[in-house]
Amino acid sequence: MRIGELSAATGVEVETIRYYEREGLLAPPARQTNGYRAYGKSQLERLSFIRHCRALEIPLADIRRLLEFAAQPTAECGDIDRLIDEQLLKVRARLKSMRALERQLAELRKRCDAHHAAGECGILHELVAAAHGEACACHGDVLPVSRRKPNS
Amino acid sequence: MRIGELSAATGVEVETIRYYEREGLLAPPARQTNGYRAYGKSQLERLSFIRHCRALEIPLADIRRLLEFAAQPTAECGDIDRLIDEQLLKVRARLKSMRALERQLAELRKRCDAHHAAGECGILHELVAAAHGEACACHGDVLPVSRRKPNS
DNA sequence: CTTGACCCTGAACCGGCTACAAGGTTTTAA
DNA sequence: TTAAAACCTTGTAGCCGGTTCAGGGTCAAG
Repeated sequence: MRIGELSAATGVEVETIRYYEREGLLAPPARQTNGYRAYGKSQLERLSFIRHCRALEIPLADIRRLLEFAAQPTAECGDIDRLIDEQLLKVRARLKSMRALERQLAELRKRCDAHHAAGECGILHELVAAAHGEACACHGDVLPVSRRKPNS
Repeated sequence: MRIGELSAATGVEVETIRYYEREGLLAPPARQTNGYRAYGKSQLERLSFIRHCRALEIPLADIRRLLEFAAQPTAECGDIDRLIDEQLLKVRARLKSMRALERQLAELRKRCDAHHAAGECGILHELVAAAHGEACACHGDVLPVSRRKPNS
């Protein structure tokens, strides 16, 4: 199996496969006499595993750890458990902020519908106004204390 | 106003402010005799505007366009409208895939709870199994046609 | 007079690829 | 038969939106 076929079989781009090899996620494969990379079934499975993890947005560093675990099945399960848990927490936090984001943008979009006839754009108006206010719904109040007086 | 004060007032890190200047989002400010950057109110507003847009995850390139629009209020509103629309679509698409992701991870997490007593980890089991199957729920069937036969 | 907070420039680094340059090999179509 | 197209190789640089680091200068307080 050449790299292009492996790519077609897994849905991972050729350049990405070579990148994974450079990063040590895939072992350097055997070579054909012409220098082409030659892959077997086990490499395909390993790459599918990686692809699957990436679809879950697990970082490469964590995938490396999962692969190490998979290699030695005697080890404990707790670490894997925790890794997935953390990933889930990360995704949930991100989901929450994305939902707030969507509300904000939808709100902004409405402004333009409402204001459309006017020469001034409602959206721009709103963004500038938000920049003026001390605090706003989308990023809270921002008033940290500077530890030193101005020297003007 | 020095850079640190501007940073405190806007919640944007000092390094990021300098980065925005390099990228041309902020004009090079006046300097004090000692070479320190000296900012005024208008720069603060501009930076607040940028910060607000970034909170909406609008890319810097688009913010640049918004700033150009804001500078000449005679221009048409349609482009801004479209820009925000596209941003909203992007966010909604991302939101959708994040929700699928969350389901996947939660499912995976359950496997470990169920399997915990066994020496083999349910999560790893599942990930490996998914790598074996032709298709899976999380990234669909991946069977593009290679345009060339294997030469093995 | 030294400590520590603040400021400066320029460059390298982060993740996770992606693209390009400049070549070699193999298949396919005219 | 030969030329184009598709595939492979290596190495390097670029993408985004910053962050960090090295190696200094400035300024006020204790």
